[in-house]
Amino acid sequence: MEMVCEIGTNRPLQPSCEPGRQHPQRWCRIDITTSHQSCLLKQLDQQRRQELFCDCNVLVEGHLFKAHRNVLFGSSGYFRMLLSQGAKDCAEPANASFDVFSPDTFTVILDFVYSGHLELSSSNVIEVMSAASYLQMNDVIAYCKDFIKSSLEISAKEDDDRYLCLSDNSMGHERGGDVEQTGPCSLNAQPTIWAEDDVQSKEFQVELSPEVTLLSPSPSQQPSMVETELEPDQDIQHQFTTIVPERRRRAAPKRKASAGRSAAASDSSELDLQVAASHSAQKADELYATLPTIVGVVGVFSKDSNPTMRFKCPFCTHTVKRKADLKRHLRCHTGERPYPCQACSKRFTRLEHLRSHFETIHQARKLVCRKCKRHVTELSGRVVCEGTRRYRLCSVCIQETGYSSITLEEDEMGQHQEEEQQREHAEEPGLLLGVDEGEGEGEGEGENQDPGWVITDDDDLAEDSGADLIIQEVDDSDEELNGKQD
DNA sequence: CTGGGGAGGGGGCCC
DNA sequence: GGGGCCCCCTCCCCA
Repeated sequence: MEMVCEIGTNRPLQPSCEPGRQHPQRWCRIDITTSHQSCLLKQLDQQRRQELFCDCNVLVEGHLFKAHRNVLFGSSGYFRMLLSQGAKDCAEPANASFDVFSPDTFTVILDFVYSGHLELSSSNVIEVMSAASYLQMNDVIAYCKDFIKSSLEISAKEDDDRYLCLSDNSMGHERGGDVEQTGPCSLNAQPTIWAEDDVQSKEFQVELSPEVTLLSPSPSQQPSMVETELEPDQDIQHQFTTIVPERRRRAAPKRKASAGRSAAASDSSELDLQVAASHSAQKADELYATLPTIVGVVGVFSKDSNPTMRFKCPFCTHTVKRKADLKRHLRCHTGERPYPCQACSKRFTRLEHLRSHFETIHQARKLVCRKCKRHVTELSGRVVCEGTRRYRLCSVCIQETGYSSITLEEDEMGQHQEEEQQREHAEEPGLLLGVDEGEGEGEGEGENQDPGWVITDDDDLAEDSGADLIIQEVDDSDEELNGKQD
């Protein structure tokens, strides 16, 4: 915004010197955007507080807020959409009602809209961010992310003596009252630490110039990628370059993570597979842009001053003791499934789940007859193949139900060789979980040829992380031959 | 419609 | 920090 001013001053011209009149020698353009917008905003804020010219009523959980629709329109995508619908009817005050966030939260947001000051604290940042997400206020979301990022920088500097040590090992002697930070601080300042029990929350205050934040939430202001928010090392970044926003019916953490449902609810498994296969950081950026934010760190000090570090999930209220557990937990929000089963293309969030799945579904490890549920031994039962699935049946059930027509594994020999092979590979870096014999239908294998899946860790082949899993195809023709000879 | 079992998924915690 | 185990819960399928 530019304004015509008198040379050498920031004073606007007097009415006698209107811009429309021609005074070519005495005019130039001076940018006083900041001061002008600041004054304007202050005026609007005063009007709001005095309920002057307010033409928009916002009801939040029974608490009435009055505001100016122009300001709300310019600040929030939600209001932009809402007010656009009734734009022609400006005579009547616009009304909006919210029950998804608290009046206190909306107060913070409204104060920000009218002042450019966003008052964040450990106790409200998640709510504010959630509300901002609802109201489509990208700038607020971005600053909430910055706030959380700053808190994370604390943990990133755990090992640095210059900073607080928040780990369980070191907090006892490192933490002290002298490091507490009082009063507002900028996001660039030394990150503060907050405790939830006996230590009063320290508040951040993000000061923003109104011309930047109020009316022009440009995309460039948003963090391009929040990979550093989660963890300073590239490991986490790597993890989030592989975000799979999968929301299968089972993936949604229905019990505890209601806040995370909206994070990636709109994604399909088709997209999941494509993204999982891609190493493109750009795609990860795009995916990540749709996620609310990443992670929070909460230092909790018990009453007996015994420090207990808790890591708080930004998507829900869940807290965990270890960052690794939080990393694991976040997968239920991001939908990341770095462990694919190549036998059936199903993906899992954890290696152990993949292993369990593989052993149960594709290896028939359980020595239980699937039909009669009785315990079967290698002698009293056989493994039955049904597609990529395998399960055991006792000899009686096989005869009774005609399963003899279904492929039976030459199990005794195969099992023996399998155990042999596992022993051989027990000392190898790769994790060999099992080799199947017999027939199968996996991954384009021939009808009479079993893929022989082997679950391994393989950094070269892993898509998403160093711990990623693949199931390699192995040549078990010899084993098959042996089995058939039996 | 209901109950049981299987499979999958998540949390806590130990190594 | 990662791997792994155990436990619990939820969902789905099936009788």
